[in-house]
Amino acid sequence: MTVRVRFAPSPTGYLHVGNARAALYNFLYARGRDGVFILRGDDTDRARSNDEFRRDILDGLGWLGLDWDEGIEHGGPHEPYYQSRRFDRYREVAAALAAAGSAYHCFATEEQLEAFRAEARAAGRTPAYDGRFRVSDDEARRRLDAGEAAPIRFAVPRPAATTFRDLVREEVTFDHDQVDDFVILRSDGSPTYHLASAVDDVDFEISHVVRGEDLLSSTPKHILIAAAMGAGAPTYAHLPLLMGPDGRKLSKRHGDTSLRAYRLGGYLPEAVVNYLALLGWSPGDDVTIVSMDEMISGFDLADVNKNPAVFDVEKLEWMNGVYIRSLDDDEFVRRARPVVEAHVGRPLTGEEAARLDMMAPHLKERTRLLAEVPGQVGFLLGDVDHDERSWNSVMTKPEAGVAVAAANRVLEGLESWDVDAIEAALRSMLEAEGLSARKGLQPVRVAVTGSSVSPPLFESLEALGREVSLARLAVALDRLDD
RNA sequence: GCCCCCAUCGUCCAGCGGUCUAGGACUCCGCCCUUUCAAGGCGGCAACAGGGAUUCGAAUUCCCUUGGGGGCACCA
Repeated sequence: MTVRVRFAPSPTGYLHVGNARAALYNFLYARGRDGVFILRGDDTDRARSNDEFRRDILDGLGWLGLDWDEGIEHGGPHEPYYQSRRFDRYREVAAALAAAGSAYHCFATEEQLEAFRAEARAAGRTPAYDGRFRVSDDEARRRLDAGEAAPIRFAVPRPAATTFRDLVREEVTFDHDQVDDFVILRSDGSPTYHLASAVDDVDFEISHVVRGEDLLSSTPKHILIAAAMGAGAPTYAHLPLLMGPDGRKLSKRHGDTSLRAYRLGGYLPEAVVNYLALLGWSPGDDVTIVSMDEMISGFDLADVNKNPAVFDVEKLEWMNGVYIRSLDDDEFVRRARPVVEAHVGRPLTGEEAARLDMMAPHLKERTRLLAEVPGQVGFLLGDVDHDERSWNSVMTKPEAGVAVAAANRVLEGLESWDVDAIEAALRSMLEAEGLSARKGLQPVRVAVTGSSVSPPLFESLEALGREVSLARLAVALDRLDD
């Protein structure tokens, strides 16, 4: 049997990192087994779904590199892949189930249902509606013909139970007195999630349903529907949920939960994929950095952890730094330059771009997020602003003036402006003035970069060029005189 | 309240009856390197939730307790 998995997000919000991980696991499972990865739009909730969210999901998956074989925007044998366009099919199934006796029109009032649930709860039972207010088929027919609107509920067999084998949770059983006669078609003729999802899984020939644990207790409903349709249910795998640092379900109050926040925040998709993959799964050894290919060949749903994982941004950031450092210089620039340009609000000049190129190896070494780059390269663009804290802590020292003046003198006389020459000149300056590297070079750093914290000084001077460098030393000297 | 699931360092994982005085990674703390900041190297702090049972032997199996998570809609 060929593996056919689906990622079926509801476009009722930005793509959540937890859903992104579910998408990744689906993808890995399919790719490692010669399977088909399908993207479906579970947008039965038309009021809350919108195109901005649909776009965000597509953008997010594309960014992560999780390309799908079939579904939204790619087409396939089961088009359309948006549930909002398959309502007729769901109505057809609902009608067929009703005709076959697997479902029925429900005329219970809201009050009756509420009273029943309150009573059940008070009696220590799960408040699952058991169909006790179901009317005879004749009466139902009559009331329907009279124009009364009624939802269709699934007639859950009872007493009975549903047992299924979950790839990550092993065998799970739900007694049917925990499962209510759930609505499959609302009185307005729209399908509920359970109906649409189960029908699509059958129609699209889904072999494995890989989704969040929040759907675990709804699984009997889906299995029941599939069976009533005369089909076999897919194999299920319920993934543990993602938690915030406080152990509560990951939500906005923990910071960014949308993938887009990371996409826009200077993270590399490779790092995010790697990090997400390891939240609930590991290749087995003590490895942390894993390539997509390694994940694909090593991933198995049976190896997924059962317990919820805390999303730790600190580790993601560290990992992002690892991936940034592993980029080659050109690639680093290719990704960082747009971030810098967006920050300054204009394209870089040729000269500035050249400086960025030259500094790339030193920049990527100290970058965890691309968003940090603009701050690191500010001194390479336009004029320097002296950071006041840096100035006060470094330039007020007695040796500062001496060092800057001496550096200015020695650099002025340099024949060729390259790192080696610059370093040699400054080192001899230090010796001549009897200054330690720390004491003698920090003032120069502040003068040239505006800050006591910057990329390596010699390289920075080289990238900046002779004229700009000397001009900055002169400016600092002036300010020192005041 | 009822049902389901889960339980190893603060966090993410390894461990799947003996090789565990429990390993790796993040974080944190030292030291080294060093022109700042990083990166890197070395070292350190830190866990099998508790109690029974099975077994010659349990982090690994079973039961109970406790704790955490999820679900219980004409939401998805």
